[in-house]
Amino acid sequence: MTIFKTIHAVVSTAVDEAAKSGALVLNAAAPTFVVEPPREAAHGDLATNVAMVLAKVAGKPPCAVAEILKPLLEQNPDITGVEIAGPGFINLKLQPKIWQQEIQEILKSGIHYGDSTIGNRLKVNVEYVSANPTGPMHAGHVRGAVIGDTLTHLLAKAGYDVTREYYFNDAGTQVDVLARTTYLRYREALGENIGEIPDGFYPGEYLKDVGVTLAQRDGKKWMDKDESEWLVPIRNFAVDYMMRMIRDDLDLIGIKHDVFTNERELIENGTLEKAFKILEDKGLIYVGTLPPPKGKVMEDWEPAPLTLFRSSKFGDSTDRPLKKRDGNWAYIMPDIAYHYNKIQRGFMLMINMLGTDHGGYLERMRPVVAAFSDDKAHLNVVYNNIVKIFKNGEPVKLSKRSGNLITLREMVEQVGAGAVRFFMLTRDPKSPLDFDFAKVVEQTRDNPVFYVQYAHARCCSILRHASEIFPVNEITAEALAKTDVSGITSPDELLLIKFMANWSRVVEAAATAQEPHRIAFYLMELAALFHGLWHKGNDNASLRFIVPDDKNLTRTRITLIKAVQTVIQSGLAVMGCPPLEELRNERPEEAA
RNA sequence: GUGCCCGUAGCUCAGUUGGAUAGAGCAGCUGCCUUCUAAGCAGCAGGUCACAGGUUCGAAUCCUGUCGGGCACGCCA
Repeated sequence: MTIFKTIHAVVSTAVDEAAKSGALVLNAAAPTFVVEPPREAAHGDLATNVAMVLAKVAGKPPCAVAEILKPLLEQNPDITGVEIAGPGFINLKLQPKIWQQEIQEILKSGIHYGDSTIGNRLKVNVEYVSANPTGPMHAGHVRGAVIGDTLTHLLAKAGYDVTREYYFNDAGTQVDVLARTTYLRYREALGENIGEIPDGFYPGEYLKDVGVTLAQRDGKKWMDKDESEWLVPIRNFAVDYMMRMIRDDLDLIGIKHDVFTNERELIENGTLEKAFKILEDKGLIYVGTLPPPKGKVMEDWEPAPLTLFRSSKFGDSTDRPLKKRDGNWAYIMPDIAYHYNKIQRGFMLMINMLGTDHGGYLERMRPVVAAFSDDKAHLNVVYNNIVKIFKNGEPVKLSKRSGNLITLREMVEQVGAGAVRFFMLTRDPKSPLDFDFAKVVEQTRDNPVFYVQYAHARCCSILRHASEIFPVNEITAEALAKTDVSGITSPDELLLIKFMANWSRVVEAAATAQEPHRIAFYLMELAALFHGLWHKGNDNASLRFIVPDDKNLTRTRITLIKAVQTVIQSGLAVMGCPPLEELRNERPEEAA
């Protein structure tokens, strides 16, 4: 139970009492109200808009409603002040004790501090990365991968039952191209001069290894065979190889999917046919002719009767063809089957991470989910904008053709996995992001990765110093959780606690909005508050956390530091960034 | 032409789902600081929240329209 929920219940009870006594006459159910920290610390500890939202149903102006509630709230021993302000806010001041107790709560919960149950164990599937198995992970994949993975941790922390999923297409022409290129590299590995990689093949160097590995396994077995003989086995070999490579790459930044689903399986085990049949049975399939797309000149447009899915019934702008003119499945059919498969597995919420260049996906797929689940399951797409790579302040042009790819491996090797992950979360997903190799490792205030990690390292440092004063068993989280912290009374310290008490609210809001970047911003703010407090001790030694001639005070303040360290760790855990205990070693040597 | 997203300080961006006087960092100006871990701290200045209407106690946030930018829009995979 968070402080906010406790006080919300108190306010709610006050409303009930006022209604029971006749002081407040409600002509309808009371609308929901909030108890939250006010924007201005000067307004008190907590603020509620209850009087304003009640004004209409009570038939009184907000301030009058507030006046009625005020004496009732004042009876609560935890509340030391009630003020009516502005358009009808009720500002509350609480006993410092309430905030001090929060420190103990943090230490007891450890990294689980901030966990929430709003997810109600709802089964949610988050599909992310889902790159097709034709090459290594590169810069273009990383942002969506990190956002998706962080979202899974966030949802889990908020009480959802999360499955991490990866879907790949292994039945289209892309994997055939992969197979043919592999075959070329295989011949190369056996000593043949293959010259330039021709058009229509993948040029990347990384496929050389696949060819070599295949040659090692199979020798000259395929050299004089016809494509019809080698295509399938080599394709399988190459797809497996690529998927292993991708998984190794993802492992570098701590991403592990629970489930891998592939297109070919959905086709071969009949899921696709079954999905179509179900839509047919629901009367959602018909043969018809679509009008030509509007606003775009289509020279070769010829109207023709096609097998259509009545998706317009579910909010789509048009019905969609499921079969091509030649009778083959249209390209969306495997995706439809895939979503049918997810619903079969019981997911009530499905979230797909996609690049912003997949614009119309949600509009096409939502009707599918609605149709299969009778509108019970929901699909959402989190779109992420592009990443622009900078080196030495210069933008790096990326092109697959020229082989100028920045790989995930390269990024991790240069700046570290934690930094890559953190930096990818420093923008709203919808905004473009500049990833500057120099900036990510810069040790300055305006590098958020450094700033937050430094706050953590500083906490560690202080605790190390404390271990010289206290026996180790006295400064464990368990021991400190029992410390008397009534000595924490300065406004700055209380402000820090109040901010930490928000952690659970941030988790809930970020999970609900499916916006993991909010975690990064929260940590940046927490770090700023903490650094600010540290610097006060710079000017005034009595404000330092370690006060050598006052053990009790030191113990009290160490407890606060332990709490800060814990909340930072809790946040970094959601982001998948390992907390650093020391930054010293990473500091570049200054030139003499 | 249609749909989605974006437009907030000179620059890069937040903005707790409709709350009180719109916030950070950088750059600029003014002072400090040489350390419980150093790579800084405090303050000042900076705004028609693209524009115009509307909704209500209250709008950067919701609705309509306009302007500007990005992306997506066939049976292509």
